[in-house]
Amino acid sequence: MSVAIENFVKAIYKNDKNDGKNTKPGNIAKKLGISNAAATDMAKKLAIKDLLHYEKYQPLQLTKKGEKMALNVVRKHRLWEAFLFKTFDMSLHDIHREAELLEHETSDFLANKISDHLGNPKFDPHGDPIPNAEGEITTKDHSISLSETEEGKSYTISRLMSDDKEFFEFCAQNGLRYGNLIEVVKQFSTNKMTQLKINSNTIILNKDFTSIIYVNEIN
Amino acid sequence: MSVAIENFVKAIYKNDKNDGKNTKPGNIAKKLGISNAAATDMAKKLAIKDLLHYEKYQPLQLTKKGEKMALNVVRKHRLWEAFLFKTFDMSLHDIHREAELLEHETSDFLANKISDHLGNPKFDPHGDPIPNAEGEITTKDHSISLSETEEGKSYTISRLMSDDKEFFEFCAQNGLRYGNLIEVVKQFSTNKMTQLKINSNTIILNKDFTSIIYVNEIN
DNA sequence: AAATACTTTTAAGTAAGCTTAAATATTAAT
DNA sequence: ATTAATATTTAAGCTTACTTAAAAGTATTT
Repeated sequence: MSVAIENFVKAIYKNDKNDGKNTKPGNIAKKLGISNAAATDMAKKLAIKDLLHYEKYQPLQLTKKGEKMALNVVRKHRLWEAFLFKTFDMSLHDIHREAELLEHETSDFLANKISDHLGNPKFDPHGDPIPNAEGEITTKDHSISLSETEEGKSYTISRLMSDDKEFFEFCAQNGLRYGNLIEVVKQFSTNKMTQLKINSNTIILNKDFTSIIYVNEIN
Repeated sequence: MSVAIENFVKAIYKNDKNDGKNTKPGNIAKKLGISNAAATDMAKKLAIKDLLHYEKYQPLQLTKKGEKMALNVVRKHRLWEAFLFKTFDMSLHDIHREAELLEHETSDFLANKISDHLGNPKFDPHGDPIPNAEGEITTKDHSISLSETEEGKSYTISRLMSDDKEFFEFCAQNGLRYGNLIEVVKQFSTNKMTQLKINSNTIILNKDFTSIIYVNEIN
């Protein structure tokens, strides 16, 4: 299957995990940087290949086969991220950019080699789960966004949900890294801001950031 | 530039290093598995992009720009081979197959990271020289083929010039590996065969193999 | 040197993956 | 419930990278 097709099913898969039933051609088109017409066109073609269900004006839905393909691409993406992060100490933004290209040219054989070499990790450096070779995500995520945390409690960072370079740079500079410990000092309910302590430094984040940083409470 | 273009200039570059002036469209077409017509077509297009000189019925010749592109792709290919060989202990055949895909989706940034990580090696596991970041090959190769070696002398293996899986499997099984030591016992002039000793084992190779295995004499 | 074989080139056509513009349907707003 | 705004679809067209078939040129053989 082509790069265009892999990216298309991947975009649908990712959209489904977030916006739920808003998976219409226009949405996917925007994410892929193509025209709405091109997305509709592609959707029809992929329906013929049994990768998704297509009905005029209805949300796009991946078939089992389509979801499997998406998960296979996601697996390769996240394995590359984990590998590049560990091996070359590259930034979160850089690993994403490189993985975006490499994911389409990686055989299952090589993907398994990478996974083995890393000890079959369950999460990538963003905290995103890595599907196994069968295209399954077996880990359960109970993490909550920073905006939902409670004052006085401590958490570990479990996920940095973004593609944005500036966000990643900010995270790197402030110790906001997968696995790191933080303490929530104060929730500013009117301004939707969160004050937290990390490595004895205090930072205040607004909703833009607290809604894409996920954490697990420490018991 | 597209994968098709990168492979085209790479094929010309490689052909020039071997068959000299036999770099006609038909030749390149055969190596790439496309029709002669497609190769002629592509040659014309690449001439417009100043990647090669094209004159009807004449051999194809890369421009400086075209050669630079070819060397950049070759660099990435050989860096990947060296990296995969070392990191995952993959076979010579496997690393070639994977590198063939990855070479086109590797940024200069990542290529440099890989090179640094390996200590900027000058040769890949086949013994092929790795161009530097500027697209230059500074190493000089004085090696000779096994068929040209002399009885009683010892050599180290410097190059395994092939893309063939079975050849590589044979090499792996018999210790014919880049850098390894061998002793030439006898040259069978009528049968064009070579008898050699490696790790105290004796093997006899015919011309098919001795002409693609290159060695350096030990002084 | 002519005839034959082989290559290269031209021409016409195809599939993938896009584009823009217009038509049609859906959704949101009054 | 209309109207207005927005999204989707259709239609026509483009580029890239191929294909096959025929025409034109080059190389080889006798």
